[in-house]
Amino acid sequence: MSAGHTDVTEEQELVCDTPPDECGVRDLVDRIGGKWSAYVLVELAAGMRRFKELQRAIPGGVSQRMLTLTVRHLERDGLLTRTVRPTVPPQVEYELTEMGRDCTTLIRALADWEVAHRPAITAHRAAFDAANPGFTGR
Amino acid sequence: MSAGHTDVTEEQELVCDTPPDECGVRDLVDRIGGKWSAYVLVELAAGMRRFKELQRAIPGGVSQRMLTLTVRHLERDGLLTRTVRPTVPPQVEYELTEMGRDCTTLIRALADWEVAHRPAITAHRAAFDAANPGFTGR
DNA sequence: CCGTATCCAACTAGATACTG
DNA sequence: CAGTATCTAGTTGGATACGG
Repeated sequence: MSAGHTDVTEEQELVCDTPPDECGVRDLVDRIGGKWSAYVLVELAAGMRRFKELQRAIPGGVSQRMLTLTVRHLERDGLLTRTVRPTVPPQVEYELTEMGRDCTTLIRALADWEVAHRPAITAHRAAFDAANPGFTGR
Repeated sequence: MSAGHTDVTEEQELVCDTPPDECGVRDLVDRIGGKWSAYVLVELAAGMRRFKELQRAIPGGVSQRMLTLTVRHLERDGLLTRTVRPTVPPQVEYELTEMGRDCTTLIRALADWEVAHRPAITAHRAAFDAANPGFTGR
């Protein structure tokens, strides 16, 4: 670089180019950044699911409590609907809303990106770890 | 599972429609799901930044520690480069890699989605809160 | 200026037990 | 089956102080 860009003066103004005070990033991460939210959305993208089905579909195994909190949170934000059917035993079905499907498409794009670039990322990590043997906070 | 819903047979197969064991969602969230990663990437999308510039650009104010951890993590994954210039006082510049720019585009799409739908989300929340006065875990 | 180290507060997540 | 409640462990994040 050096020679090329020379006097930096303003560069690109030091703001992220989505203008307003908030880029939406913070809220976005707060909303679907939970450990399970993305999984629930992606699973629900395949169709309506009952509570237990959701729980069993998520890799790693989510506890009842966390799944409850997650779906409630998503329901509150209008990303999915919760339908209680007065059968016995009780049955509760979760389904994405229009907005939820919309959002899930984007999440899926990110997930697909991750899968595609995983080899490259793994390689970078190995190189970094080799170059920084004593790096704490990995 | 007595009378009502009987044998469900297969429904939609109970798997998320990205076939493999992992949808990439978990790793993705682990990677850029941190409180600051997305912000750093978006800010860096506007161009090279020095440490202090990054810190001041991020709304809410990130501590030195967290910013250090975040950029190190992103550097390790190959999403940005860290260049130390032996000047005095020291100067360290961060810049997105090709892969980082790629990823940031998708994050930006999600952030833009959030901004566009924020009114709807807010409305849903208000309705939900009104309907569930005693909801703990908001 | 750019970090690292230490300590501490807050939040997140799991296990378990109990209710409708 | 589908939660709720409680308690606890682990992790994340912030403040501060200090070193290169």
